[in-house]
Amino acid sequence: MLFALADCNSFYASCETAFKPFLRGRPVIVLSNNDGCVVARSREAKQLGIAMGAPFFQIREFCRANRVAVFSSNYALYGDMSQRVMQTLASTVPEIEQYSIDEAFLNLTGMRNVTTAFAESIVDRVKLWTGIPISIGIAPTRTLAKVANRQAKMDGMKTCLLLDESKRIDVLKRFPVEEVWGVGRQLSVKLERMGIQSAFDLAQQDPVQIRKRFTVIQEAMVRELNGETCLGNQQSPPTAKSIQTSRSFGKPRYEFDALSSAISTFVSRAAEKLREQGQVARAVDVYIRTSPFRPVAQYSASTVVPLGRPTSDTLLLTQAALDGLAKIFQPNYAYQKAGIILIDLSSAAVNRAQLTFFDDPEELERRAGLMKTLDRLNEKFGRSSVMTGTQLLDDSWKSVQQNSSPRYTTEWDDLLVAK
DNA sequence: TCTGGGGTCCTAGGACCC
DNA sequence: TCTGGGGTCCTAGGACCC
Repeated sequence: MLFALADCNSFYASCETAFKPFLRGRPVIVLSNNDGCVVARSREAKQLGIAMGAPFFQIREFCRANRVAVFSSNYALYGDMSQRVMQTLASTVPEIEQYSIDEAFLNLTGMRNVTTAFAESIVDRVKLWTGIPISIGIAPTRTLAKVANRQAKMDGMKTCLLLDESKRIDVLKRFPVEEVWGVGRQLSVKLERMGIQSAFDLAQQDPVQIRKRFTVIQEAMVRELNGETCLGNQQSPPTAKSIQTSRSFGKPRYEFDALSSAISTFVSRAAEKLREQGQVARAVDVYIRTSPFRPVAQYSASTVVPLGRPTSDTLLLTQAALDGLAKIFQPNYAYQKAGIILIDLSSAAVNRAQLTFFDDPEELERRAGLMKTLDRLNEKFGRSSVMTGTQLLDDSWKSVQQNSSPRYTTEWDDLLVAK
């Protein structure tokens, strides 16, 4: 087997600079929702020492002093740019597996002439067609392709190929174990306690022993580092197993109405996605919590509300979620975040075919028609043109973004103007 | 007084990823 | 004043059954 991992460099920050050439060479960062913390940094911002996940309020002054360009996140732009990058990658090889918004594995198995020049030609094409810089790592397993990709970035190179044994060993010996795909904070502490410091140390372990001590995931990791393919296709499944919508609030909220409004809004959005996928949910998980960062009385709770029959009906899902909220809500807490997860998803078509004695087919048909109309109106006139009444109860939970860039590629009004 | 063994299913929580 | 959001997978442990 042979895989390439193509990974965009500082993706969100690169999307911003693609449309603002004057920012090239300057530090650029992108903030999370609510302008809460740093989620993307250009190379220059990393060199300044700005950490991933740093709370923005702690570095605001530092950014001003160092002329860091700061952006709120603009997912309409990033999602669209991602599609362009993926389409370009797909034009270079027969099979790609999109793994995340900014990464894809290219299956090179059986291809001849896999050389540095070939890899660089892909990097150059993506840069030319989309303006986004990427790096490519190539190796016999996906885990090693990840290593190669990271190595390319650390060396400041466009590409890194791990095709022969001596190169593999050489790179793994210099590669810190905590950088390996699948090794997080907890695991790296345990591994280091066992004297495992480099990726090479990990690769030297007996997979069976590793499985006993940890799990099958870590066993696969060891095998993959040795060139044995264990991980299957990493294509994000076309239909999700759960759909989640959650937000931190702009400011803490105490009122039941504000939480109701937030929960209703989240259900509406998630139900839209559910219908897009042609799925129905059998239950909805509702949760609320206070901020763990604040010195206030802490409370967090969640509950799973089963639906009578699986559905994608916004109104039924909203009612279920609000019932759940009523069950877990406690007064006098400073709630900071809420969310819902649609779970136990299955195909709507299959469910339609399985009516029970108590279902009224005409009523189900009528409600499905209502949802179709709702989706069409919102598509035509903009998201949330039509919404449920509870969404409007009290929208004081909504967050604020102060550094948004225009949606250059998805809104006519925001199109870039050349002079 | 003595109190098995094996299987399945479900859920909560942890860990990890980007 | 101010600390993101959306996923997946795995395990342990309890409930339940025979």
